[in-house]
Amino acid sequence: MQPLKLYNTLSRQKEPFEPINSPYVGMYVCGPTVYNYVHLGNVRTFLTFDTLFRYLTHIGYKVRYVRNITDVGHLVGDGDEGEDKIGRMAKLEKLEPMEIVQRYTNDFHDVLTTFNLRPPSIEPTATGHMVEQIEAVKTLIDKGLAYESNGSVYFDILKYNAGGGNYGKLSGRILDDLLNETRDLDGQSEKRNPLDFAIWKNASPEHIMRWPSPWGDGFPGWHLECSCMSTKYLGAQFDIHGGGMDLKFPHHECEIAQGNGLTDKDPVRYWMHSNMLTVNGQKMSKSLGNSFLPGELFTGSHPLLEQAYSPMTVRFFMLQSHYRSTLDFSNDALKAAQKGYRRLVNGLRVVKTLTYAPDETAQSDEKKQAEIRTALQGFHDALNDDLNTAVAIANLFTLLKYVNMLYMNQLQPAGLGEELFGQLKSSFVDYTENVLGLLEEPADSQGFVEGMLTLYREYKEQKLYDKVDQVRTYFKQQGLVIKDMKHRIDWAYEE
RNA sequence: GGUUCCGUGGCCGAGUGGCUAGGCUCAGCUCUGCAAAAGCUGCUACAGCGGUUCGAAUCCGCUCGGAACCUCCA
Repeated sequence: MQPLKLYNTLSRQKEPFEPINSPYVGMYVCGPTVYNYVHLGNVRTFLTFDTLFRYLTHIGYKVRYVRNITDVGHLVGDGDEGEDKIGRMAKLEKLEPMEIVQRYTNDFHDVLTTFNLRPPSIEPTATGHMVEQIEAVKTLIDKGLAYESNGSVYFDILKYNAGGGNYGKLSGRILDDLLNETRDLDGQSEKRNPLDFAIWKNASPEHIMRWPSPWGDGFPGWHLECSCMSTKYLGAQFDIHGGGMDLKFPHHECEIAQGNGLTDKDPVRYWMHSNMLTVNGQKMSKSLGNSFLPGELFTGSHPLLEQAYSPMTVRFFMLQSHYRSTLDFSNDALKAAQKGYRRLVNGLRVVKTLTYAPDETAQSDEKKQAEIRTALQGFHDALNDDLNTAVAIANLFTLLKYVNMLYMNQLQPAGLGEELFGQLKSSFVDYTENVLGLLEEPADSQGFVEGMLTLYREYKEQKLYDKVDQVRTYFKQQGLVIKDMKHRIDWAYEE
C-alpha cells in the first residue's frame, strides 16, 4: 500500500502523512456554533472529516477525534463588538442560553446521525473549559503577547510577529497588506492595532453569558476555545486540524498565533480545509438565503427542490466530488446521485448472498481477476491520494460490475478462485459500509415485500401474466422493482 | 482594491506532460411472455488565443467568464 498523502494548507501541497506518535493520530475539527440549525453546507465539512476518520481507522491508526461545540463567545456581525450569537437567540426566544445550546446541539447530533457520521471521541464545549481559557489568557498576558484594555484582553499581533511569529502564514496573507486594508470598525479604540483579536471580552451589564475573571465579568473570545480544547486533549502539538475553508482566516490563523504564544510550538502539523457547497455557483450560507436544512431535503419542501432526497443519496453525492473542490448543488446532480447510490446499494444487498461454489470445470479468468485486483488496490490508492473519494467510488463501481455478474450467473465464482472471490465479497461490503459510510436505506415494509414476491413467483409459475403485472405495479409504487432472472427472482430498489 | 482558486463531453464530476476515471442521460445488442434488472457496444471533452515541449486538459503568458477569503459563516 502506498503511503497516505494529505494536502496541507500550510505548505499548499500534498505531504506524506506521518503521525507524531504512530499509530496514534490526533485530529481536531472545528464544530458548529449552536445558535441555529445546521445546514447542508455545514454537513459537507463534517462528512469530509468523518470520511478521513473512517479511513485512518480502516488503515490501522488509533484516532482520537476531537470536535468541539461552540456554545459561547462567537459574536454576531463585524469585529469584536457584536452580540454573542447564543445570547442573542436566548433573548429573542426568551430562553436560557443553555436551552438554545441544547436544542441546536441535539439537532446537530440528530442530523449527523441521519447522515451516518460517526461520533467523535471527545466533544468538548467552550463553556465547559472556562478555567482553561482564563488560564490561557493569563499566560499570554504574562508572556507579553496580550494586553488588557477596559476589561477586555487582546492578542497583540505586532508583538507576536516581532517575536518570531508569522501571522498570516496559513492563509497566505502579508501583515502589511492586512494592516493597510483593515476597515474602520466600531470599538477599535480599545485595541493597539486593528488586527489584534479579543481573547477575553468584557461583558456589558445586559450581557447574559458572563463569567468572573481577573479582568472583571466577561466571556472568552471565539478563537481561544479551540486552542485550549485541542491542546488539552491532543497535546501542544497534534497531527490534523480540520475545518471549512471559510475558517482559514482569521479563525485558524488566530489559533496558530495563540498556540505558538502559549506553548512556543506550532500547534498543528497538517491543516486541512474542505471546500464550500454551492448553489447555482454561490456559497451556501444562511445570510444569502440559499441554504438547505436537511429536513427540507428529506421532504423535498424547499422551493428549489423538485423532489425529496434521502440522506444516503446526499452522502453519496458529496463523496463523488473531492473535498477540496467546490460542489454545486442541483436537482439534476442529486437525481443522478440517487440512481448511482441505489445501484450501489442493490449491489450491497446482493453481494451478501453470494457463496463460493467450487467447480473443477470452471475456466480461471485471468483478465477479470486482474481487473478486480486493480480495483481493490485502486480504492486504497485513491484514498491515499489526499482522500480522493471520487476515484475510490469509481473503483467501487468496477467491483460492483463483478458483483452483479456473479449474482446474475454471468460469471462463476470458481472463475475467480476462492481467495479472490472472498476478498471481493468482504472488501465490497467493508469499503461501502465502513469506509464510505454508505448504508442500505431499507424499504418500510420489507416483510410484506417478501410475501408479495412469493405471490409473484406463483403467478409466474401459473403464467397468470395479468396478476404478474399487477404485482410489478405494486412494487413500483413502493419504489422497488422485480428482478426476474433465469436462475432466481428477487427485488431491488428502483434506481 | 488585495490574496487565492476554478472554467472538462447532454448533465454531475475525477484527473498537474504521453497509458485520456466514474456516475447519470441517450442509442443499439444479449436475456425476457412483455418488461425490469444485469452485462456488452457506441457517443469521447478539456473557456479562447499564443508559447514551451518529440508530445499539454495538465507547464508559462494574455484575454474572457465565475467563485472564495480579506467582516460573522462549515
